Amino acid sequence: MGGKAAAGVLRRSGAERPKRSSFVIDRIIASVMEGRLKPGDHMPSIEALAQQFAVGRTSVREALMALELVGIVELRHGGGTFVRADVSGFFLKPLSWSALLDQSKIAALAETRRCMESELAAMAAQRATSEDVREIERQLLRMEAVCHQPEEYVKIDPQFHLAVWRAAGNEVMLNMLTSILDLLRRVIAAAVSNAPASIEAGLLAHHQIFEAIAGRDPEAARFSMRRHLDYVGRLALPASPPRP
Amino acid sequence: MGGKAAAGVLRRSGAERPKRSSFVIDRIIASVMEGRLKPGDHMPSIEALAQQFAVGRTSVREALMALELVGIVELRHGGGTFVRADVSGFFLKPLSWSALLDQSKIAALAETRRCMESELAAMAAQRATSEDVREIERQLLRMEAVCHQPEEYVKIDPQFHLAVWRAAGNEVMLNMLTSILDLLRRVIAAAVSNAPASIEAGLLAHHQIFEAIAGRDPEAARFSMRRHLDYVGRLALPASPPRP
DNA sequence: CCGTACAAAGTCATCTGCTCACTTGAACCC
DNA sequence: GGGTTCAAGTGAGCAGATGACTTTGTACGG
Repeated sequence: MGGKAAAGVLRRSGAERPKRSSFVIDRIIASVMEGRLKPGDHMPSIEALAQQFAVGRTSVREALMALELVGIVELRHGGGTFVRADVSGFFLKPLSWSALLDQSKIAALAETRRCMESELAAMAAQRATSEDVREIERQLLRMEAVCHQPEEYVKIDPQFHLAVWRAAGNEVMLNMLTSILDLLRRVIAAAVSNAPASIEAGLLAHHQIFEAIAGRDPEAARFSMRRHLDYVGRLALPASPPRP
Repeated sequence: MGGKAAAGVLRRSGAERPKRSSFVIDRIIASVMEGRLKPGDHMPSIEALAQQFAVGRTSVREALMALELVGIVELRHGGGTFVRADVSGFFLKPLSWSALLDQSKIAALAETRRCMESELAAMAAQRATSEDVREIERQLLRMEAVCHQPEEYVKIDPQFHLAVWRAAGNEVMLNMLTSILDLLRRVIAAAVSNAPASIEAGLLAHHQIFEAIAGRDPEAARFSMRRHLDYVGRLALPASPPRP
């Protein structure tokens, strides 16, 4: 019984089994809420936190990794731990894991994108600043410039959409869509390579979307975005049975 | 194709630095995908996995905890590790850290919910099975039954929406919304307690939503759902400046 | 005086051995 | 047989050591 570890100091007879890391998570979140830790801050080292909370490094590490998974903190190898408070980025990795587990989710992901993005287009039409509109137009011009180079086009297309999302001014949806788009990238490339001619159609569609946003017409923006995505979706996924 | 892992742990020349736990996560997910591990299975002990993957227990443990957080596996203290029967969708373990959300992020989340849910209502109107419709109606009746008990009402209201989401048949959006709803729960409660009279209005709105879905009218479903959420949103968040 | 190269300190990443707490199942007693 | 007890198995957690990477401070050369 005489080990060196001080583990098990708390022995309660009753029902008490909240994991150590949960406790640490709560404390860290409390620190963020109370402003002791601000986004961007360099937080204390794992060692220091372990001492501060009177737990082992293991528990602190588990807590930090959980918080990193959800996007609240960032651990940099050798650099320290930083607060992100970027709750909008939660469940990005989980999403990609489960997508891996079930390829059939790709269709659902594409549909999710369609739903969110058409709404964002409408929101952008209402809220875009003139700066936002300029940025969207800039991407549109870039696309036109490379419309005969599929590889380049495929790179810039997402930039256009990204500009629209930003203009909508909802960071949560921006992050969700960004992660979804990451997962869909291969599908998008497939759509273009399946039908190179679709670039022209895409260009036209993007033009309509831009005009709608610049003209502050939410309904038109929603409609043209939805039609565009429906079109692209059909190209990439010939058959899409959303309900098994 | 076992790949029994060469012991070569030290690699200094290459730019090879993906985290050990990520590697383990990938391997475990692959095992599930290939059917070597089936839902409900009792997986090998941490020790055994560590040996199998030629990594330390630490890395295996981190991987398993991440997978548990996402709901892919379940760790039972003293009992072993199990593949969860329900790997169909990612889900964020109920997290108490939702408190971290500040007002502006709550607004963004609520807006996200509004966008997704109105689309889901339309999808539900198109795809709901008669079983789905019955379930929605059942929840509606339950709500009516408790419309004079705010505490009960607040519990059942989400059930109604959940039934609609399920009927829409998009698991990705279902899971996203479920996570968001967890974060928004307090807002919902606030809306009801701020304006108890809103229960009647809510009941009416839910009725309209149900009628639209049962009547296979996507546009009406979208519209009534959106109006309902706009209303609730205003109750909970008096002032909502979406663009800072 | 400024910028670069190098050294040192700080920190995360990971392995390892150990102890405690909990679960499970089988031996055991009534 | 039914309930109890006990031991093996396994996760939870701690602490020390080592490796790798980042940051920072300092000395050197221009």
